[in-house]
Amino acid sequence: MTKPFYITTPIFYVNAEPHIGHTYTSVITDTIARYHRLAGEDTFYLTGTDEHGDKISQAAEAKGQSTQAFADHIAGIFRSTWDELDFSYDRFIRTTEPAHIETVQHILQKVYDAGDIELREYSGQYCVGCERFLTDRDLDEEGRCKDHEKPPEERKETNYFFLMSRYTDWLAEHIEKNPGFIRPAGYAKEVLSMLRSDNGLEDLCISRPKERLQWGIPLPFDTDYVCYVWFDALINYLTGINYPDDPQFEERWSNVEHIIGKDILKPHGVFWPTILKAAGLPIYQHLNVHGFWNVDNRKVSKSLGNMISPLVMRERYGFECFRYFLLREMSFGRDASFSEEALVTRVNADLSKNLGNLESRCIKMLGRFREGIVPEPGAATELEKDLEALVKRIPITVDEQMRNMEPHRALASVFELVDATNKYIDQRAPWKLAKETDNAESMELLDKTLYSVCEMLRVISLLLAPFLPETASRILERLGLAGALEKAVLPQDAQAWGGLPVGNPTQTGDPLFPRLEMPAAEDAN
RNA sequence: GGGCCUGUAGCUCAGGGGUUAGAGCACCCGACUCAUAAUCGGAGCGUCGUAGGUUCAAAUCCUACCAGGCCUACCA
Repeated sequence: MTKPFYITTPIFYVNAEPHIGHTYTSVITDTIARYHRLAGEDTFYLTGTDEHGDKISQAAEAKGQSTQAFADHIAGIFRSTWDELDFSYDRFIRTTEPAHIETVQHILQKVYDAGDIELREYSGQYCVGCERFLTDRDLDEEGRCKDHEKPPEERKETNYFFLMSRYTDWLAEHIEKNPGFIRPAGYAKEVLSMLRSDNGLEDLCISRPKERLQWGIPLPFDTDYVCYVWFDALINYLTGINYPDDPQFEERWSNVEHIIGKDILKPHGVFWPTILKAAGLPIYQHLNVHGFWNVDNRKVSKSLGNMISPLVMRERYGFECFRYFLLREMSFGRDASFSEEALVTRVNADLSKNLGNLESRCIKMLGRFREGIVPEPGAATELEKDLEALVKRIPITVDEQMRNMEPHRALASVFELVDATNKYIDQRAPWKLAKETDNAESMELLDKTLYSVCEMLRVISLLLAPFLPETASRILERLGLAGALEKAVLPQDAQAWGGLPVGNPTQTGDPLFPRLEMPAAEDAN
C-alpha cells in the first residue's frame, strides 16, 4: 500500500474568470501533485469552485440570470480552463453539489451538538441599500454609508455564532509546537499575532437569516437560517475525499496539504483548524501560503484590467513557458512581479538557450555521429564521475525542496544538471573527437560522451516532469523512452546513472522552445 | 493604533553568524563551431536602507530610525 497524499487548492469564488492568481495557485498545486505521483504516492488533488453568497446572487441578477445558471456558467469556465491547461486534478468540487451540502450540514450539526455553536442577538448599524451591517470603516465622517450616502439604521438581528475563541490557546500552542505547520514561517507568525491581538479571537458569525440571504446551505438545526461563508467553503476539503464514509478518508485526511494565497490566511490559519477541532477531526498537516503577483508593479485587480488570462498567455507563449515562469520566478510565499518582458527574457534564457538547445545539440550529435543509436559508455573517467555524483545528489535535493514547498529552488536545482551537461560537452568537444575516426581511443571517448549527455537528458527529464510535463515526455520520447514517466519513481530512478539502455534508438525533432519575441511595446494609456 | 514583510550589482531577485557577498538578464573580452547566433571561460559591477549594539567574527542576530508594501477589514 503506497503512502497517500492529498493536496488542495482553495475553491475559487465564481465572481471572476481565471487570472494569474488562480492560475499560479493551480500550477503550484499541480506541480506538487505530479511530483508526489512520480514519487509513487497515492495522490489526490482537489480543486473546485465556491458558489454561495450574496455576491453571486447579485452578480447573477445583474446579468439577468438565475443564480444557479450564473454559477454553472462561471464554474464551467474554471473547469474547462483547467482542463485546457491539463491540470491533473482528481476532483473538481462545487459547493452547490448535494454531496457537499450534506457534508456541511453534517459538520454543522456535529459542532452544534458539541455545544460550540450558539444563537446570539446583536445590534449594529444596518444599511438597507447594502443589505448588511456596516463597520466603522464603511462609514464616512458624518456616519453615513459610503456607498449609499445614507445613515444606517440601528437594527437587531439574531444569528448563530461558532465559539471559536474557545480554541485560541490551543491553536497558538499547536502553531508554536509545530514549526512548518503554516509555512513559510512568516505566515505562522502572522497567525499567532491574530490570535494574540488585543481583541483576541472573536467568535465567528456563521449564519444569515433567510430573509436576507437565500443562496446558501440551510442550517440543519434551524432552517430559518443559511450558513454564511467559511463553514461552507472550508468544508469542501472534507467533501472532496468523501467524508465520512470513504474507507480511505482517514488516511488521506491525515496527509493533507493545503495551498492558498496570502489573502485567505485568516480563514485557513484560524477558522479552519478551530472548526476541525470542534468537529473532532484532526487538523491538516501543512498550510502552504503563497504571495501575490504584481502586474506592471500593481496589484492584480479587476478594476485595473490588468488580469492575466492563462489562455491568452498560452496562445501567445505556450503554456509550459508561462507555467515555467510562474514556478521559477516567484519564491514560494513571497510576492513577485509579472511582465511579459520578464517572461520572454526568462524563458529564452532558461528554456530556449539552456535546456532546449542542450536537447537539440545532444540528440543531433548522436544522430550525426552514431546514427541516433545510444552507444556503449564504457568505463567512467573523472568527468563522468563528476556527472554521476551530481546525479546522485540533485534528485535528493529536489525531493527535499519539493517537500519543503520550495518549487522555485527545486527548479534551480534541476537546472544545475542542465548547466553541468552544457559544460561537460564543451570539455569533451565531441565534434572534434568525431573527426578522429581512425583513433580508437577517440571513438571510445565519443561514445562515452554521447551516452553521458543523453543519460543526463533522461535524468533532467524525469526531474522536470512535474514542472513541465509535456516537455519532459517529448524529450524522453526523443531518447526512445516513451512511456518512461509512467513507470518512473522519484527520486531513485533519477539517481540511477545508466538508466538509458544502450542501443536505444533516438530521434531528432523541432526545437522544444523556439526563441520568443519580445511583445511589442504598448502605448502608455 | 497594533502586527507582519521587504529594502543586497544598472534591472529582477537568491542567500541568511565564519574563507575574497551570489545567480539570471544587460554590457565587455576571449574560446569554440555539435547546437535554437546557442555553449564554455574570463572581466567589471555592490559602503548587503541608515545609525548604533552583541560577537573573535554580522548582509546574516538585537535596538532605533528611514523608505515601500501588506494584514488588521471574505479578490489567488
